[in-house]
Amino acid sequence: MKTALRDLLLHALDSLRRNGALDTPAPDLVIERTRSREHGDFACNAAMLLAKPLGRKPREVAETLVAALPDNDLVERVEVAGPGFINFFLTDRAWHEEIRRALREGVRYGHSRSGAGRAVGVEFVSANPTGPLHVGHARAAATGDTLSRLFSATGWKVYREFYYNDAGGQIQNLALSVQARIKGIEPDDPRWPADGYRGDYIRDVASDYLSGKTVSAGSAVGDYVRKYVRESSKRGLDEAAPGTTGYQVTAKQDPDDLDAIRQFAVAWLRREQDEDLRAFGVEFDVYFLESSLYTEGEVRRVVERIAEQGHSYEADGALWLRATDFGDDKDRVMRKSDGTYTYFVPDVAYHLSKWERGYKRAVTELGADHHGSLARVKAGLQALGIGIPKDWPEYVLHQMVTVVKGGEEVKISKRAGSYVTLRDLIEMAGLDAARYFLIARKSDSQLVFDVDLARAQTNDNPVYYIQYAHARVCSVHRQMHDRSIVFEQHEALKHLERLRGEFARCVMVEISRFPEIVEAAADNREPHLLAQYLRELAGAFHVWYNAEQFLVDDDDLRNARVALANATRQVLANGLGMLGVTAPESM
RNA sequence: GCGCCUGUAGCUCAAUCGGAUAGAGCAUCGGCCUUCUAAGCCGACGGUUGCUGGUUCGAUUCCAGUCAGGCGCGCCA
Repeated sequence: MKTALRDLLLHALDSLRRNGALDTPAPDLVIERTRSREHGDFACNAAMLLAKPLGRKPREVAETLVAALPDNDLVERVEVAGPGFINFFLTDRAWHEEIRRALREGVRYGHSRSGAGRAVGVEFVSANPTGPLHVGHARAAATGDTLSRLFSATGWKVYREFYYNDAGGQIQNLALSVQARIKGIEPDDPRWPADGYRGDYIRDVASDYLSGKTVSAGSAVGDYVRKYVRESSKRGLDEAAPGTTGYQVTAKQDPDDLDAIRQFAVAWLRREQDEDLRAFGVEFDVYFLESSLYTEGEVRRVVERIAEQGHSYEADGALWLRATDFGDDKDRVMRKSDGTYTYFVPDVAYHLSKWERGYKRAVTELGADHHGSLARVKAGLQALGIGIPKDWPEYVLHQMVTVVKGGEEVKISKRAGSYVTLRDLIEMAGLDAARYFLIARKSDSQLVFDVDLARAQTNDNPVYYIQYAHARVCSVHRQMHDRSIVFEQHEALKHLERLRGEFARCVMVEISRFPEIVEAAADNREPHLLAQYLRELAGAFHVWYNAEQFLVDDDDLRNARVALANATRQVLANGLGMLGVTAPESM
C-alpha cells in the first residue's frame, strides 16, 4: 500500500517538474503509517523536505503537491496538516483489496522478492562441543533462526551456518575431563584436571565410552565440509549446497587413548547439541569446522595475504596485524611466538570462506561478551585488500539472558552445573513460549526470562494471547460446520463492502501492515518487531470478535466477516510460522 | 582508564531510516458471559523518555557532556 501511495506522489512530483513548478531533485520522501486516526492512514513528509530548497512555506508546497495528485480509487481524501504533512485517508475499497490480496496469496502473504534469490549466510549459536547448550545459545538460536525465516520470506536464499572449534584447548580440556571420569576420578578429587568440566554430562560421556557405544551426529562435518568449501568456491553456492550426511564414532573403550576419547566426546556432544536444537525447531545447512581451515591451509593463506598487503609486522617473536589501520584500538597478534595462531585468524579465514562462497549478505550472531572480537575480524578482512565492504559481515549481538522462576534467578542445572541449559528452558517453559519470549525483545537489551509468565495460561502471556486468536477463528469454522453453514470464499469476496465500522477496519489495517513488518524485521535484523506486531494484530482481532458476531443470519455479511477472520488467521499462522511458534486450531 | 550495549508509567517492554497529543501488557480500581472459546472485551488511574546542553520546522530517536547498570579490554577461545 505504501508503494502505491509513493507512486502517486512521484507522479505528482513529475508532473510539477514538467510544468516547471518544481526544479529541485526528488526528495527522499518517507511515507509512514500515522499514529493517530485524525491524521489519516498514511502521512508523507515530502513538502517539509522540499520547503527549504524551494524557499517556500511547507504547507504551501503541500497544497501544490496535493493538487497535482492523479486520480485513483485508493485515496478517499487528502489533507494538509500540522507543519506540512500530507495526510492520506484511504477508501474502504483500498482495505478490502488488501484483504483480497491476503486471501489470494495465502501462505505467501507477507512474502516478497526483495532478496531476489541472492545468498545470505546466517551464522548463529556456533557453540563449542564441550557441553550442553545454555540459555544464551537458546537466545541465539531463536533469533538466528527467526532471522533466517524472515530472510527466506523476503526472497533471500538462506544458509544457516554453525561454526565450531573442534581442536583447541577447550576440547583438550573436555577430553581430559572425560578421561578422568573414565578412571573414576570425581571433580573434587585432587587428581581432577585443572579447569576440568564438572557437569554431570561428563560422567554420561565417560560411561558411554566405556560401554563401547556408537554415536552419530546427524549433520555434515569433517571431510564433507572441506569438500563443500572447496567446491562451492569454484562452482557457486547452489550446486554445492550441502545435504545432510551423518558421521559416526564408536567408542574404543581404551582409557589411555586420549585422542579416541576426544573424538568420541566431541561426537557425543555434537549429537546432544543437534538434538536440542532440533527439539527447538532449528536445523543448520552448514556445519563448519575450525580444524578444516588449518588442514586446508586457509589460515596460513590469510596470514600470508595480509603480510603481502603490508599490514603486518614482527615484534617480540610474534607476527602482528596492524589492526589500528582499520579502526581497531590496538594491533593484534596473529601468530604467537610458539608458531600457533590466535583464535581470530581462523575466524577471519572462516569469514573469507563465506565471502568466497558468494554470500551477498552475511549475518554473524554473537553473544555481546564476544563483541571485542568484532573489530579485529573486520580489520583482518579489510587487511586482505580484496574489496570486502566495511559493513560486511553484519553483526547481531545479543545481550545476556537471566532466567527467573518463583521470583528468584535460576543459576544452575544438574546436567551442566553452573548454567541453565536450552533443554531446561524447553522443559520449563515449552517450545512455543521459549521461542517467543527469546525474540520478543530487542537483542541488544538484556533479557529476563520469566518462567512463571511463560508457563501461565492466562492473558498475561502474549504467546497464548496470539495463539488464542488463531484458535478462535478455527472455532468459528467448527461452529459453522456444526450448524451446517456453508462458506464460499469467492462468493464472500464479492461482499467485502459489508465490512464497515472501526472494529473490522482496525483488523484490516493491522493485516495490511504485515508485509511491511516482515520487510522491516528482515532489513534491520530485528525479529522482535514481528513478535510485537503479532500481539497487536491479535489484540485488534479480539476486540472485533467481542464487538461483532460473525455468524449472523445475513449471508453476505456473515461471509464478509468470516473472510476477514480467515485473513486474520492466515496472517497469524504466517507470522507465528516465521517465529517458529505453532498456530493451534483449538486451545 | 578505554570500548560496546542499556536507561521510557509502580513492574515488563514498544515507539516504523528525526514526525504530529510517547503506546501496549501486568499491577490497582470499576464494568461485560441465555450470542461464534471470559486463555477474551470495555472503562479509569498512571510520564520532566536518567540528567544538562546542542543541531532544526520538529528529538525517546542524531551530536557533546554527565550519572547509573551490564559486558568486554590476553601471544585464552
